[in-house]
Amino acid sequence: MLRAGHRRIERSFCAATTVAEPDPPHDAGESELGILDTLGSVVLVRRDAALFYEGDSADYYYKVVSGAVRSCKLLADGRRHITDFFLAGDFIGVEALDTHRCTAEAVNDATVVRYERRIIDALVSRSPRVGKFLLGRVCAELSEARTRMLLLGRMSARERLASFLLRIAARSRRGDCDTIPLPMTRSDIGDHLGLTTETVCRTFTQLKSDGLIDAPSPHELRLLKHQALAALAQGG
Amino acid sequence: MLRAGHRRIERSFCAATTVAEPDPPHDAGESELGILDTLGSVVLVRRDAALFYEGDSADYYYKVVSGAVRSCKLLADGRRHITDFFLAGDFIGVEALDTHRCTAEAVNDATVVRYERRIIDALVSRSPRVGKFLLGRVCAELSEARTRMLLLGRMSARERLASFLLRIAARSRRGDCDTIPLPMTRSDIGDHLGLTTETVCRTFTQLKSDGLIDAPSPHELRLLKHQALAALAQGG
DNA sequence: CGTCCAGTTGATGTAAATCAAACCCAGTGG
DNA sequence: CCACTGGGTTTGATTTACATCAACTGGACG
Repeated sequence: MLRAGHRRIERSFCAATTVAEPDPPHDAGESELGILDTLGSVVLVRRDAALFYEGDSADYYYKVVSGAVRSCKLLADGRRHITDFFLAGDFIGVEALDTHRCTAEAVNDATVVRYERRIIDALVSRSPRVGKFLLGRVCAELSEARTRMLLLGRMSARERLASFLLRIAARSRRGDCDTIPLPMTRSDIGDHLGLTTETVCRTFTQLKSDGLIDAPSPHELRLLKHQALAALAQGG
Repeated sequence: MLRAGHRRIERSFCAATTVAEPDPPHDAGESELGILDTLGSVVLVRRDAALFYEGDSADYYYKVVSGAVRSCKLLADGRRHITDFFLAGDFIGVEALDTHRCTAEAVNDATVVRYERRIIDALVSRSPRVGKFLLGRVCAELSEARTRMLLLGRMSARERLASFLLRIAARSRRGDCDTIPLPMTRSDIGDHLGLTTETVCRTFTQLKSDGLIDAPSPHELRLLKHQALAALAQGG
């Protein structure tokens, strides 16, 4: 058969996670829920190490502090789809019922805060505020997921990449600098957008030569024509 | 450009919905929440009429009683993606925040129960049970959505159709008969699976001639080799 | 009986996949 | 300090699954 992603991908050793100090930093104000910040423990995850695997019982929620995490699903023959990337500030695993339905791996060396699920769930039972917050997160993710389904089902490679780059840029607002870090590999991007590494590459160079973006290095991005990119991402 | 779904799709008249008796039938036991059954009003929706449009403020939740409903998103140039089909018993719009992010239309003449959102939301604030039920629904939908993202991003037409048919069959368990009704058109299926009408058609005949399914009419389906279909759907 | 529309089948075109080969670092070790 | 290595990236040639274009079928309906 002729189809994407026939690389074979195996479980890497899970041992690369190590628990550090139990008292996390307070990034007050940003989170709806100051309480949460007192409940987690900081975990370091090395590049390509897993936070959890598909099928694992969902005992923890996570929040990214630094670095990037990808959540992905695999087919038996090795085809992979990355459902989403998580950057600093993003929550992971909130949507889990009893078991995780995706594997979560670090894109690069990352630090995350880990929350015991039973504690959070207990909190939810008492505080409708926390419950609403979680529900809101999940609803937002579902909405994103549907937008991405439209993308995967109906958009061209150009449109997909434009959409992706805009989303990443919007989410990794460093504010100061307009050069955006792009921690994931071309193959990660491909597996996220339903394309091959090669097609992602070609589309990058195409967007570059059309003057829509600039990429000083493979992991740095600069958006030059925001308007044109947005039009592409809308399917224009 | 050469891409899918360049049919032009316009807003049909919304007027085809009519409110009927305010007292809905009790299908007791099936729902976690007997209370809900006393709160909705039954609405009849004609084929292709909309329950709501993308962008409408989300004032109601819905549950399908009979018939089928599709929820879809449109691109400016008419490309369409059907995010999901809803059959008898399914809830619609539970994931909405303030506005609906998809349009919901009847696939065929359908009856749905309509719940006032503010009433349900008030209920959620008081009863954690109801809240958990809603959260569970949304999480399950998100999980489904991700599975479908894998499908759209990485699977062949054969695999997509096999997966779709199995899912529909599992959900429309009439129990008695093994011929499953398929209310949607080939074009609906195409827009759901990221394929064209023609490809859906060809894939149907292909699965038929391979003896995996039988289709006495375009809107009736019989699964012959469940195993083989499941293998396909798993990407085997 | 014509019109219409969903479905089907065939011929042809093309975007993106596959196959293949450089290239470009960042490490590593002699 | 430089050769060697290996993973990610890039570019080119070729193939292919599916889209597009086009024509025909058959049932529903006035």
